[in-house]
Amino acid sequence: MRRKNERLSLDGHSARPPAIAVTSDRAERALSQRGLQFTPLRRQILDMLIEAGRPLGAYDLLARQRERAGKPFAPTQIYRVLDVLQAAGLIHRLATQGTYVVCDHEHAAGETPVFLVCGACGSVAEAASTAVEQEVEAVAAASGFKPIHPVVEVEGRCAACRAGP
Amino acid sequence: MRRKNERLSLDGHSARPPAIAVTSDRAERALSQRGLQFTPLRRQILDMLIEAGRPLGAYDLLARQRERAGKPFAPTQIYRVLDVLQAAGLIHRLATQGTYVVCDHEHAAGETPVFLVCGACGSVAEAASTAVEQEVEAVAAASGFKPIHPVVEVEGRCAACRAGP
DNA sequence: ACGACGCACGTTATGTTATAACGTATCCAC
DNA sequence: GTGGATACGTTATAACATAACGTGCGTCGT
Repeated sequence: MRRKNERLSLDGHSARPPAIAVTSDRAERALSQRGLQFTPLRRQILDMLIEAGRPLGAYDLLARQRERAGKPFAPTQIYRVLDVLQAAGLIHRLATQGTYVVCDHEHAAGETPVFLVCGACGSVAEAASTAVEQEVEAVAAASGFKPIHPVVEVEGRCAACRAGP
Repeated sequence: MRRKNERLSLDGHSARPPAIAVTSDRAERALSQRGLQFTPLRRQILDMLIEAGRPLGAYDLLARQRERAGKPFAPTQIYRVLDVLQAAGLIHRLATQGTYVVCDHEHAAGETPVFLVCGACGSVAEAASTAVEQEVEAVAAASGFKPIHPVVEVEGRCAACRAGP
């Protein structure tokens, strides 16, 4: 069990300009590959997450969508969209926070997403690591467990918050 | 960044006999070290988690405690106890499920707990890995992030569920 | 003695996150 | 034209979590 390489692609989801790595094209492709459509509603929710540039809660999205559309929406509708986007690999759910964030990686197989959550400023950076994947696999193998969906979220302090108060 | 060793201690939290590695003594010590007490209520909640042998939700514990005591309890009370037990390292919260489970390890520093959650039967096994800790540290270091509390939870299939249907 | 403090617990109310269950419309294959 | 899959709408409820304030009790310093 040696690591072969270590790809680290970091992108902040802090107050920075929304680096829209999730393009409409990518979403379109990710969905149609599964026989699903990139409908207006799905586009709107995804856009909100992209524009926010940080994780949002389902009810936050719900409120924004209500404003935006000027008509009522039910939580169910939002959750359905989130489920679809997540299944298509376009967004991730942050389990420790109950929020959702765009995925700006094309995750290769064999890479586990690692979320670095700053407890001070709330920013979230996403990385992808083959080494973490491999070590988790090793731990699981030791008990005959087959990993399907690893979740790695790290609470801590981001570089910016460690520098200044 | 080489791994030094790999300690894997696995224990199932499935339907098996409750291997009570969290003794009253350990709880007593863990709490009094922090100037806290192992009160009857705290003992009862911890016992429930030990006896269950699997993760329970706060409201599940609440219902059990109401039955057990024959009097009303408020969610607040349960959450307070859970907070204390968690701070003392006696239980863990599973973020992906919103449940709580006894910790049967004495976690050494430098070890990250890894939870193996079977999506079929719901059992949860806990392991501790220095290698995972180190790789997470490496990923964080690459962006100047200081890890404080890593969360690693893996959804998958346990050995038993992979064998039989 | 007594006041200040910290811990533990009680109570009421509310906030937040998520799902169940059922109905309607559309498209497309057969 | 019926059956299946996808998408969306609606109502209701479940599950998880915290805020805010009050009570009792022991301990410590003066």
